[in-house]
Amino acid sequence: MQSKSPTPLYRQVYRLVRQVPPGRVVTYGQLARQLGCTPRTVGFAMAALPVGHDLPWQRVINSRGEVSRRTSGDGELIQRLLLESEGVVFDEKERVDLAVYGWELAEN
DNA sequence: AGGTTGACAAAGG
DNA sequence: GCCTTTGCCAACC
Repeated sequence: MQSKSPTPLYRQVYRLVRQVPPGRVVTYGQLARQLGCTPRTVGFAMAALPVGHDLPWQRVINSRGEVSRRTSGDGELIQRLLLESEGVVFDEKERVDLAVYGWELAEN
C-alpha cells in the first residue's frame, strides 16, 4: 500500500492499457471513467509516455473510434499500422467500429 | 504558488 | 452525420 506516495495518475492509466488484449481498443473516456477523472487527464498521461515503454498505447483511441492526432510526429500513422497488425480493421474514413473492437475494462 | 499545456468528450447548430 | 464551441483535470516550469 503506497503509504504516502500516491501513484501518479498516469501510472494507473498505463496499468489499464496493459490489460487491453491485442485486437481490441479502448477510448479515453472509458479509462477516465474508471480512474474517476476527465478524459483530458487520460490523454495527458499518454502524452507523457516515456521512451522505451512496452505499453500498447496504440490500443487507446478517442470516442469517435479514430486514432488521435498528436501535436508532433507521425504517430497517428504508426498507430494505425500497429492496430491493423493486431487484426483491427479500419474503414475508408480511418475509423474503427467500437461496437466490435471496443474492449471493456475490468473493475480493477 | 500560479500559469500554461495537452493523444478528449459531450452538446448544440 | 459533420463541424464548432465549452468544460475538464493533472503534470510540468
